[in-house]
Amino acid sequence: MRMAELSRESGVAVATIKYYQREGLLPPGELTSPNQARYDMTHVRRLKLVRALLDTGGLSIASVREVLAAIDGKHTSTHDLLGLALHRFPIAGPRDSAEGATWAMARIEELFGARGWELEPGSPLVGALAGVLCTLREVGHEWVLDALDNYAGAAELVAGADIDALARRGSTDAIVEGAIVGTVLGDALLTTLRHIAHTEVSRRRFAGDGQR
Amino acid sequence: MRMAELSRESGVAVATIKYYQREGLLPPGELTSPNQARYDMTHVRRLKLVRALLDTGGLSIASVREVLAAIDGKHTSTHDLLGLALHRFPIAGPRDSAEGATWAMARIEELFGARGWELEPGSPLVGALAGVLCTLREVGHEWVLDALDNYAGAAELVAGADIDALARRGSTDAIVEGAIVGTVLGDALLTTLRHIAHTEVSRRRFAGDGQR
DNA sequence: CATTATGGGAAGCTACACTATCCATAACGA
DNA sequence: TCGTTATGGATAGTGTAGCTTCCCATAATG
Repeated sequence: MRMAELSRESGVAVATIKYYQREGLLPPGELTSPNQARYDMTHVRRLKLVRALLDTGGLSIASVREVLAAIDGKHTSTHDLLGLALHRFPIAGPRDSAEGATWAMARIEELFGARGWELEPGSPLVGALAGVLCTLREVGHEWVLDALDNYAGAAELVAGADIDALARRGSTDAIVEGAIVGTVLGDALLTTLRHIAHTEVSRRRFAGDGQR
Repeated sequence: MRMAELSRESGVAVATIKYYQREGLLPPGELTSPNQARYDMTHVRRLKLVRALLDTGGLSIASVREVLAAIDGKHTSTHDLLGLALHRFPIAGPRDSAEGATWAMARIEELFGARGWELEPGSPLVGALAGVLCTLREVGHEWVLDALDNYAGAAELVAGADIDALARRGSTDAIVEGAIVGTVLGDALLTTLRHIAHTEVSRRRFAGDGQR
C-alpha cells in the first residue's frame, strides 16, 4: 500500500499524513528505495486512532504524541498502564486563592473518606478535581456539589465496568491501547450520554407541565 | 467600581476585559460620561463565569457567547432551558460511512429501549452519540460498548441528581444559569472523577499484584 | 518515454485568544 | 490649578495550533 491508498483507506489527506509523520504520530513506511515507501494496515489503524483522539477525544497533537508514545513504550503492570493513560489531560487547574484550595481539599477528603478512596494529595488528578471545585465555588454554584457523591458513585460505576471490560482483553498490547481509548473516548461517550439523560430526566420530570 | 478594580476583583487583565466586551461576553459598564464607565458585582460575576466556561469548561469564545445569550434571553419552561444548555457543544460527529451510521443507530435504539428513553432520531445529541459509537468501532474498540448500559446508567444517575439539585434553586434566573454551569462544569467534574475512579478501582483490583 | 505518483522538506495559511499601542478625555493628588 | 495617572474605545500586532501548498528529484506506470 502506498500513500494514495493509505489516504483513501484512512480518510486522511495526503498532506496531513505527511504532517503527522513529521510530528511523530505515524511511523514511517517501510522503504523500498531511498524515496519510496510501503504502508500496511497498522498504518491505517494508527491513523484512525489519531483522528479519533484528535476529533472525538479533543486532544492536541502534542497530547496524542505522548499518548502514542505510552502505547508504543514498554509496559509494566496493568495498574501503571491505567496511570499512564490518565496523566496527560489539560483539565484547567484552579486559579487558586489559597483558601479556596484548602476548602476544596477539605471537601475532597470528605468525599474520599465516604467512598473509601485512597487520597494521594500530590496527584495531578486530585489537583484537577480541586480546580473544578474551586471554579464551581468562584462562579457561585457550590450547590452542584450537593450531587458530588452521586457523581463519584457514577464515576465508580463506569470505572468498574471499564476495568472489567479491559481485563477481558487478551494481549497486553490490547490492554494498553484499550486503556487509552477507553479513557479518552469514554469521556466523550459519558458526557454525551449525560447530556441525553438530562433531556430525558427533565422531560420525564416536567412532562406536560409547560410552565415549569 | 472602574476598570482597574474590576480587573483586580476578577483576576482578568484589563486588555482581556476590553476584548471580552468587544466580543459581547461582558455588557458595557454604566456610562458616567462619554468616556468613563462604572462596573459592579454583576460584571465581576460574569467575568468569573466566562473564565470558568473557557478554562474549566473548555468552550470557545463563540460558544461562550451563545451560552451567555441563552442565559440572558427570555425563558419558557424549565425543560426547554435544559435543552438550550445542551445544544452548543462541539462533540465531533461521525465520519460516517452510511453503514456505520445504521449500525450505530441500531445500537442506540437497543440502548434506549432497555432504558425506556425516548428516541428523537433528529436530535444533535443522538447524532453526537452515534458519532462516538462509530469512532469506537472504527478504531476497533467496540468492546468498550460492553459497558454501554453502565455508562447510560451512570449518566442517568448524575442527570437525576443534577435535575434535583437544580429544581431546589429559587428563581428562574438561578435555574437557567445553574443549568448551563451544571452542564458545562459538570462534564469536567464527572470526567475528572472518572479518571480518579479508574486509578482507584484498578489499584483495588490489582492490589499487590505487580505483574498484572 | 511521456505521464503520474511519491517521499521529503520548507514556507504559507487560517482561526483563535489574546496583547500592545494610541489617543482624547477624565479623575486624582500635591 | 496643573501635572500625572487612569479610562474607554479603537486598531493593529503576537503567538500558537493544525493543517495546506508548493517544490523537487526520483520512481512507478501505461
